[in-house]
Amino acid sequence: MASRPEFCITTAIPYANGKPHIGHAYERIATDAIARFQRLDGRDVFFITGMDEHGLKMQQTAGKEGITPQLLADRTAAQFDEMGTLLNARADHVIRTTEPRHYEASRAIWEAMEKRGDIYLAKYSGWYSVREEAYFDEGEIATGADGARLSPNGTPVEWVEEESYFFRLSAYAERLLAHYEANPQFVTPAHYFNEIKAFVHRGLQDLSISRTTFNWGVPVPGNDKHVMYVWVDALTNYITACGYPDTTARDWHYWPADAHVIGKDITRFHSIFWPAFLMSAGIEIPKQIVVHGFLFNRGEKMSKSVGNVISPETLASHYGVDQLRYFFLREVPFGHDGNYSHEAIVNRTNADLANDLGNLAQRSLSMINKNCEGRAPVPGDLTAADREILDAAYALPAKTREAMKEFALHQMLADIWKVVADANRYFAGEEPWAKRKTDFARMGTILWTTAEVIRVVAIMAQPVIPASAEKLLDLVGVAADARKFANATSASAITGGSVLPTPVPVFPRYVETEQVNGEGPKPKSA
RNA sequence: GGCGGGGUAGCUCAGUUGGUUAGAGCACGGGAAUCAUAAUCCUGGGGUCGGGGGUUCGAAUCCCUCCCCCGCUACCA
Repeated sequence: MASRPEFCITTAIPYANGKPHIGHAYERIATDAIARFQRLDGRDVFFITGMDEHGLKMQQTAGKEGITPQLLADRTAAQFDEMGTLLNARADHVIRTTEPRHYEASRAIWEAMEKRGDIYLAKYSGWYSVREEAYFDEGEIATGADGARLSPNGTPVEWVEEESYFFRLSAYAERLLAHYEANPQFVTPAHYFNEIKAFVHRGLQDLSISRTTFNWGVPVPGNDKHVMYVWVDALTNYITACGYPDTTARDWHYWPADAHVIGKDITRFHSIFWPAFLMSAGIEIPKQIVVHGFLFNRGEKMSKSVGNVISPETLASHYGVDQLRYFFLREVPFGHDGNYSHEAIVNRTNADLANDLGNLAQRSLSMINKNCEGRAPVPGDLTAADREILDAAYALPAKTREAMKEFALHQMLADIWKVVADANRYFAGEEPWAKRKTDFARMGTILWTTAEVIRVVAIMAQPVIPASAEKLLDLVGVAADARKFANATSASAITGGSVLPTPVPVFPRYVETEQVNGEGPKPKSA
């Protein structure tokens, strides 16, 4: 059915009880960049995101605001939708867990697990802290001075027994380990995979997968007193999006997903619970769990009490969408935690985008515009220097594919910008402005070579800075249908004599506005 | 406590079959050029490679020990 290789990628689905923050923006941008990369590389890409809208917290947050959980979910979903548009990172498909089709999918996977014999009804019991809304193990409980039982955080706990459905997770430890063994890249980076393996090696207990203390969730089939544990419901979104349980659905062929992009805090849910559920239900397991780190504001977690909360919209509007995308993906080694600050963003985007790439384009295209009647020069014989820089550019598709195998977006950008830096050295070394007077034809060859390098670089940079790359490609006269990675070769090179538009700067420099204390306007605390 | 990761230039980091004067980018100093978004190019300074001990002709790289930081150690998501 599919004529092209497929690539299905997802973000985690944000919990809908709060508006988007930097972490959500980062994950969406990174996933979008990967999706765009694969699409430009010729794959049939299905990019899924969604919203996790059930659970106690939703019910509580809505209650505090005096609205229904559904209304809260609708409001938050709209905010995330706007974020996707703003960041130029819209997904192909958005799945919300309150949709009827998702109820159907959740019931179906539950029934499949039940049919397998992996779900049973029992009592969940333990020491429960009402204040912390959490259970604690016997070993964690301390006895206070008055003999009262206390949680590790000092809050009173009481013995609670609750009827609950359990998933026979304990039966899956060995199958999971076998799967890890057979798929050494299942969780990446390896650091997180090791922790998961260690966790499973210690043995798995059965998992409580229903709740009776609230009702904002998917009812358990055949027992309305229970709603499904929010993770059963949430993880299932990925297959709902592909049409489950209808395996003849239009998009079912995209499953299993090639990559679930997630934050490091939810690695366990995606690497242990989710594969176990799928094994039980007889559904294929996603190929890779791709874990990213957290972003910190000057090393500190963003929080209201610290007063360093900044919205993605603020950053995007202040520095530019592509600038923000570039900064996040270039500055933070993917899979690691990272930091952002006003200085770091300005430094990075000015240096790489405005100075290196933007200025290279402007200086070369301006010369073409002024000296070649606005037409791409016809190159003469290429010198060794010309060939060297061109070959470096033409090597980028293969090189960046290697980086993308490891989801090393930062490495991909480093590879591309190495060519940009070399192109600046090439340009300065060849001095086309001097050749203009001594060897006009040679000047044309230098300018053509530089424009050709810019063409290839712009094609390769599209996943990260889509809007800006599009402008650059317009400036070097590339047709809309010639912007795939397959076009990043000499076969699609700029045709000498073709008309080019008047160049305009693509990346504005960020200039600090002078103030008494030397600090310009900037997003609060950035 | 257990398991794992890490401490290398002002900043972010690269650097393991041990080997010539320890590297990159950014930041900083000097110079060149003037096509260009005061952008670019060249060049320089700067590091007891966490502390100590050991193996070796030779260690950031191997061994021992000590100090410090971080992650995981299940049902809030």
